[in-house]
Amino acid sequence: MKERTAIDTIKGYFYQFDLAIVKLLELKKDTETIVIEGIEDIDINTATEETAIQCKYHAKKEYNHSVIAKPIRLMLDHYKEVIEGAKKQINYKLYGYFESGQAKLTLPIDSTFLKKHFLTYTEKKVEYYHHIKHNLTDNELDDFISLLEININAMEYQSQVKKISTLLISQFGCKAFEAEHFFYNNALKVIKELSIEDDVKKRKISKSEFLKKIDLKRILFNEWFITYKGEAKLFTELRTQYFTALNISPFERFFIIEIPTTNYVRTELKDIIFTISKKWSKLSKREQKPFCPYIYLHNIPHKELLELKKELYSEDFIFIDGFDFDGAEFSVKSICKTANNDNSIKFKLLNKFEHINLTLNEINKTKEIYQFYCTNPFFNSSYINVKHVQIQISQLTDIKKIV
DNA sequence: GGCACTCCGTTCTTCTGCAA
DNA sequence: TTGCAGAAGAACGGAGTGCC
Repeated sequence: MKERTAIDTIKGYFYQFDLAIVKLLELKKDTETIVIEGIEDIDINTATEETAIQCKYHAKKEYNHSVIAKPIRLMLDHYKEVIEGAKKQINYKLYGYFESGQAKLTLPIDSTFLKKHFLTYTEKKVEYYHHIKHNLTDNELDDFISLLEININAMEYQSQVKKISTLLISQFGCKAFEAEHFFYNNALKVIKELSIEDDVKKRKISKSEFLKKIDLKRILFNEWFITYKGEAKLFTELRTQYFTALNISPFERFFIIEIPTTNYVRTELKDIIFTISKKWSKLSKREQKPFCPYIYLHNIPHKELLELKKELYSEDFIFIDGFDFDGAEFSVKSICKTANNDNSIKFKLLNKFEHINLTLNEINKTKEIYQFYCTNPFFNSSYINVKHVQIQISQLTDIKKIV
C-alpha cells in the first residue's frame, strides 16, 4: 500500500513534468517561454498573454469541489494583487485528471458558485470566506472567473505520454525508440533540473533553448527516466535495440568503457570483458570471417591495467594490445590482426585513448562504436559512416545487463 | 395527511501519513 | 515543503416511524 502510494505520488510529478514538455513542444514560436513552478506549476508566456497552469493528477480520486478549491483560492490571492496594481494580469488555468465525478462540476461557473464551493471553507472547525477576506465584490469575482479556465477532464497519464512521443517524432523526424530514449529522456532531465532551481529566473526556458538541450543522441542515466521506465525494462530495451541480433555481422566493434572512480571491482570488470568477448566474437573454424571486439578502458590506472592483463593472461584468456615485443611501439597492423580459431584472440585491448583513432583509421571494414560513460561522453567520433552509440551508466555492472 | 424526529447510508471535506 | 492517497469525521438526504 505504502509503495503504491509512493508510485502514485511520483506519477503526479511525472504528469506535471510531462505537461510542461507538451506545452513547450506546442509553443508556436521559438522565442516563447515557459516557467516551471512560477506563479503556478507551469507558466506559459507567449507574445500576447501569460497563463499560469495548476496541474492535478488524481488517478484514484473522484472529483470533488474541495480538491480544486485551494488552488483556486491561491489564484484569487494573485488576482487580488493584480487589481491592487502590484502584479500583471494573467490567465489562470486549472488542469486536472480525476478517476470519476466530473459531472459534479457544470461549467461555466458564476460568482455564487465560486463563493459557495471554492471560496468558503472550514479549517479546524472555523469557517473562512476567502472573498470577504480579500474584500472582493461580485463584479471583481466575475472578472476573476473570466480569467479562469477549469478543465477537470485532463488527458490520462499514458495518453499524455503517447502525445509527447507523437510531438517528438514530428519535431525531430525520429523513430519511436529515439523519441523515448533520447529526446524524452533528455527532456525529463531538463525539466527536472529547471524545477529544482531556487531562482525563478533560472526556471524559465524558451522553446528553442529546450529543443537545443534535448537534441542529444545519447542515452542518459537519468534517475527520473529510470523511475519512469524501471531499470530492468530500460536495460532490456537497450539490449533489444542495440545488442540483440540473430546473426551477428562480422563488424569491427569498439567497446569504449569509462571506469568509475568509485566502487571499482576488478572481478566485475573482468566479468564484463568475458561477456563482451563471448557475445561479440566468432572464432569458429567454420566462420568465414572470424572476428573479435576491441575494448578500451578509459581512466583505468596504469598499474591496475597491468594487473588486469596479468590476470587475464594467467587464465589463458588470449588478447592482443598492439605491442609485439618489449620496448616496441604501438603497431596498428598488429592490433588489426585477424582473430581466428587458430590464434584464439578473444579481444583486442586498446591501452591508450589515442590508439582508438589510430586503429579506426586503419580499418576499412564496417565499424561500430559503443561508448559507456559515467558523466560526459569522452570520445567524440568524427566518422560519418560509423555507428556510434553513447550510453550513460551509473556503475560498471550496468554494462553487463545491457550488452 | 402533514410534520417532526431518528436512523443510516452516501457524499464531501479535512486531516494524516508518506515519499520525494 | 509539496502533492498524493487513504482515513476520519462532518454534512447531507432519503426512508421509516410516531404523534397531532
